[in-house]
Amino acid sequence: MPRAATTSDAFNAVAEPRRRQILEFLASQERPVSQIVTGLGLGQPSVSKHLRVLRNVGLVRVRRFGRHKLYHTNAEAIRPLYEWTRTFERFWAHQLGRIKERAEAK
Amino acid sequence: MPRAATTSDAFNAVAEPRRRQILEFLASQERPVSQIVTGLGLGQPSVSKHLRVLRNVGLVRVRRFGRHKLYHTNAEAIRPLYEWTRTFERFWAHQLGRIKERAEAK
DNA sequence: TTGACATATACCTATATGGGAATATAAACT
DNA sequence: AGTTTATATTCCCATATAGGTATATGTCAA
Repeated sequence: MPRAATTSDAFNAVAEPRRRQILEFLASQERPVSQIVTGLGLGQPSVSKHLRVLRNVGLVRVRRFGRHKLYHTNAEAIRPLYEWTRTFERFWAHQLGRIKERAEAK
Repeated sequence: MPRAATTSDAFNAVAEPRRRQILEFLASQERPVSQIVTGLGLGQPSVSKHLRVLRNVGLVRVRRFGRHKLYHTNAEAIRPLYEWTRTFERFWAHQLGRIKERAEAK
């Protein structure tokens, strides 16, 4: 069995560093593809393909604007990842506690 | 160019659902491999391989205990993912705000 | 040493990937 | 209609997967 598709969920989509960059770039503002290309220094087809993956899992939204397509990050779709990582918060808090204890014991 | 290795970073390692399950399972307690196998209903070699990936990116720690090896989640290694997702918090907060506004406008 | 138990590795296969070049679609302008 | 601009898709390829079966390594016990 091969790896799950990048489009299978947000976790897989976000594993690719360029896609994370794109999400960051599109978080505060909607932007046309060309601006992503020049802004991040990637190839245009490459960007289009990444956007397709991100669209498939709902991480970005698009709307037409003249001949441009304006993409922007749908932050809501990142939330499940946040919630999942957050369930471990109390554990790293405990670990910090233990580190503290050890430091103080010396 | 193929996809980045699962061992290239925590983002890639965590993309696999079984590995997330394992991390959850090992968060509160260290456990031997056999307990992961029976607890999650996976094949033993499969579990060993997943653990190898997780070990490679520092998401789990191991220690010998007799003939067993006790694995446990290293929550600290999940923290970068948390921090990354958290940078989008203010955006989904805004989106919720907009939804509220629309609802109130009706 | 031999045997039982616990974990790791090797071997197999189908499949999805990311990037680049070339091309296709689509819209706007004249 | 034809041309320019913006984005999407196709075609190419090398490569790393996940799972299963079989086997290897490692550790304790008698």
